[in-house]
This record gives sequence, C-alpha cells and structure tokens, in this order.
Amino acid sequence: MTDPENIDPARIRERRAQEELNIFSRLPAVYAASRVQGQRFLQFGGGLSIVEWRTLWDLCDAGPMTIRDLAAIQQSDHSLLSRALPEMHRKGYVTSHRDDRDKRQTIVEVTAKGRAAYEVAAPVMARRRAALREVLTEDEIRQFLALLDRVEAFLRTPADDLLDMEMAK
Amino acid sequence: MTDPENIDPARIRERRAQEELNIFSRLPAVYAASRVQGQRFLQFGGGLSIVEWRTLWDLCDAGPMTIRDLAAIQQSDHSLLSRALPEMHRKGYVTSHRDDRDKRQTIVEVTAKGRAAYEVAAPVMARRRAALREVLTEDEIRQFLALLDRVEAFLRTPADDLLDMEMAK
DNA sequence: ATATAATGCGTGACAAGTCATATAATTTTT
DNA sequence: AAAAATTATATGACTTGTCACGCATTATAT
Repeated sequence: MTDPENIDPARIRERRAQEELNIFSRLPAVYAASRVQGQRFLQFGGGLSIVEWRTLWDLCDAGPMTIRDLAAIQQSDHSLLSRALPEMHRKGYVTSHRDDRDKRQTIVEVTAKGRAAYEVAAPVMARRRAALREVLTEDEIRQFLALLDRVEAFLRTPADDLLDMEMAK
Repeated sequence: MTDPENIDPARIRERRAQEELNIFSRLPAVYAASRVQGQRFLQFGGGLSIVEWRTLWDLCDAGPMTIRDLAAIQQSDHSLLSRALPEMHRKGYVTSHRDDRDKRQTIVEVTAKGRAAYEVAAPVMARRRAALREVLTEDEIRQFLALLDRVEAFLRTPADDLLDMEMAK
C-alpha cells in the first residue's frame, strides 16, 4: 500500500462492458428483472406473490396434485411450497389433505376463492406473455429456449465433473 | 367442491411440458442453477461468496472504485455491497475510505490479501468459463447474448407501459 | 445566498431461492 | 417379518436479490 491508486473511469467502463459479455454475470440481473416485473404485473392482477401465482396456475390448469408435483412443475425446492401453502390455506385459496393411499403425501386442491384469484391474475399475466411475443418472434423464442436448454444443461453439470474434465486434457 | 377431483398424472406432465416453453418460468430455475454451480466452483476456489468473488474481481481488474461503481458493474443494488463490505473488510480483503473530494462516496480498494484470495479463485472460475465455451461455440454465445439483451430490455419495460400498450390496441 | 433537488450510502423489511436435517410413512432387502 | 433404504414433507439457517426510507453531502435554481 504505497500511493493509493486513483479511480480510473475508463478501466471501470471497460470492466463493465466486459461483464456484459459474461453469461454468468448477466443471468442474475436478467432473472432479477424478470422477478421484479412479474411482481409488478401481479400487483395489477390482485396482489398475489409469485409463488402463489405459480401454484394457483398449476392447480387450476392441471387439477389437484401433491407438493412434490408442484415443486417439479415449478422446478423449485419443495420447501418454498411448504412455506407458502399455510398462508394460501389461511387466505382460503387452497385446501389440502393427506393422501389416503400414501399418508406421506399432501394433496393440494384449489378452492373457488383460489380459482377466482387466479382468474383475476391470469389475463394480466397472459398480456405479459403476449407483450413478449410482440418483441420476440415465435422463432426467436424457440431459438432462445433451445440455447437456454443447453446453458441449463451445462449449469446442472456438477462442478467437480467440469473441473475433472479440464484437468484430464 | 363436490367430489374431490382426482390427481391426473397426464395433465400434470402436460403442464410441466408447457411450463418448459415459458421463458418466465425457465429463468428462475436457470439462474438458480447458475448460482449454485457458481457457489460450488467458489468452494473449490477458496470459499468466497458470490458477492465477494465479484467484488474482488472488479477491484483487481479495474482498480479502486466507489460502492456505486461496483453496484453498476454487478448490475445489482448497492445495498448488497453495503452489507458485504464490512465482512470483507474484517477478513482483510479490502480497505475503504471516504473520498476527500466528495464525502458522500466511499472508495474501496483491494488489499494484498484480497488479491491473493482473488488469485486462488480466478483460475477455477476461468475454467468454468472455458468449460462453457466447450459446450457452446463463440457464435452461439453471441447469439444467446443478443437474445438475452432483447429479453432483458423487455423485462426492464415497466409493467404499466406494457399493459397500456396492450390496452391501446 | 439560500432553498430545493439530487446523490451516495446504510439499514430494515421482505421475497425467492438453496441446503441440511429431522420425522413419519412406505418400499425394498435380506 | 425385521432391518435398511427411500420418499414426502416440514423447518431452521443461509445467500442473493429487491425496495423504501433516512441522513449526510453535493449540485442546482431562483
């Protein structure tokens, strides 16, 4: 620590530009933007949380199912649902009961009130998807999804495997 | 609520398949996978947290800067850094001091110890990026980034604007 | 010159994720 | 049939991210 180096705006700008080309740096920001926008839309659609919206959508669309099914569809940890469901229950959006055949499972069902909440949010969220299709063509969306599949496959490869692979060369 | 509807595995599978084509549903899972993989790599690279890694990388690469600069590069809220920096300070990775010319700003600088931690993590993280380039060609990465730019631009459009736009048609 | 606005940062409160671990119920082994 | 493994869920602890608000400090207007 001799002379405190000075701030160099040009280097900082350069670093910023570089990070914009780094997929790993972009994903957090893109996801955060998506989450915030989703929350805003949901505000207009009755004030559901994201987890609540996803859950009502799944239940209204595919009928009753277990917590595990919900987590699988939402590609998220079941604990998110374990925590969200009591509140949804309290709000009267869902009912749940233990499965008779397999008493480990909890079967979740949407109520009339839950379906009503879904029906307020659904058109707003549908407009969101429609708006995206005005910005990206069907084909571009397909392209994006195809690349996303491959990026996701990479991201789900365990770190050890990737490091070993590199070492082996 | 007459007869409790039964679970229909086919409908659930269908719902799942449908959600795989929904960009808004995919992003959380893809980002989560990225975060977890990043954390695993960092475990191999000395045990930094993601925020710590990003911050050390920025400082080592572009020299001292303010908290605001760091947040801008990382495209995240300054509060994340406000919270992470005291711990990094305690660990001896960074020093910080108020700017003399503008006493609102805090200038953050990396220490020798911080640079050492960076140098342990950097090759591991470089291998991660190299591994991605083995799965996606340069051109595919460019394509993905180009689409990501447009998706992000969409996601940053305020919900009101998008809803108004739809109404106006 | 002084009131007003904007900026930088810290902090509290929250959402959405993860993982690890515990418990009860079911399956599989032996 | 009893022991061992697996599965479904709940829960605690943690990280990454957001927003809103308050307090200094700086910049802008009148």
